[in-house]
Amino acid sequence: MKKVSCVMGMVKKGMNETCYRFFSTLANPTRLAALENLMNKPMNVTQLAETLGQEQSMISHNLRPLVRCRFVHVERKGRERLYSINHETIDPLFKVIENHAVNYCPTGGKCLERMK
Amino acid sequence: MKKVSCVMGMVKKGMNETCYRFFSTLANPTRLAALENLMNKPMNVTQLAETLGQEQSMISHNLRPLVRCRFVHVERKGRERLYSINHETIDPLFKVIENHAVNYCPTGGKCLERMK
DNA sequence: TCTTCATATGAAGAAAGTTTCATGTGTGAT
DNA sequence: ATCACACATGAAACTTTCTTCATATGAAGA
Repeated sequence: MKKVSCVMGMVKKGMNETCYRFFSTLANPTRLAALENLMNKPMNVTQLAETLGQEQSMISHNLRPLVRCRFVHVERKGRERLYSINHETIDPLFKVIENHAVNYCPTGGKCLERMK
Repeated sequence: MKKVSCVMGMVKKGMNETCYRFFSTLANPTRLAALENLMNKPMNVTQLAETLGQEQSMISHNLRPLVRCRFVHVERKGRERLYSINHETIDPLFKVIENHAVNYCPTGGKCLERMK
């Protein structure tokens, strides 16, 4: 992440780097789909890969940043690993996003295509 | 955005594309710094460029997705444009993120570097 | 109209992130 | 100890996104 100088506002120092990591972790269709599926129930890598129709190694690679940011928890069960959503963060997060979409993007994420 | 198949969970249909656009708009240090500075007060492009120590055209380019997603509002004032934060969304959004950081990333965004 | 100021835009090169493929690691079962 | 299963990891190829530079647009003033 390239540093950009700034006057500190309400956000604590160091917060921008954290935000950058968080948002870039979420800015990926595979990881969003994984999160969405984990909402239903905890799953292991193989199950997720099957559900999403993706290679196991791809799922593994993509789960890593989600775990690193603690958006999902992981628990070992014998030789598999059970991944589950961190509802404490993810639920309110998606609530904010959904609320924003309802208020500002009535056409479904299309928003303003051009500035006038 | 490449589509990834998924079983629909709590998130409405079409929500993943919206989320992807939102999060990728936020996943950029320049745009995060711009948001942070706009928290203090509305600014025009030139002021933002000066504050952030970046080229005008870069700021312009980066403001565009923020406006498109409606994270910032823009208002014409003669020949300049005044950009301001959409506090209704941004405030609760950063509150969620900050709360998560406090609970799960005590060392300041470092989180888990490796899985064990 | 001509000039200047403020900002937007297009395109090309640079950088960052993603996917794939091959392989490594660890656990449980025989 | 050996095998198979579940998963992680590394590196290269590929794709997407960013930044820069040059230029265009549009409003205000002389």
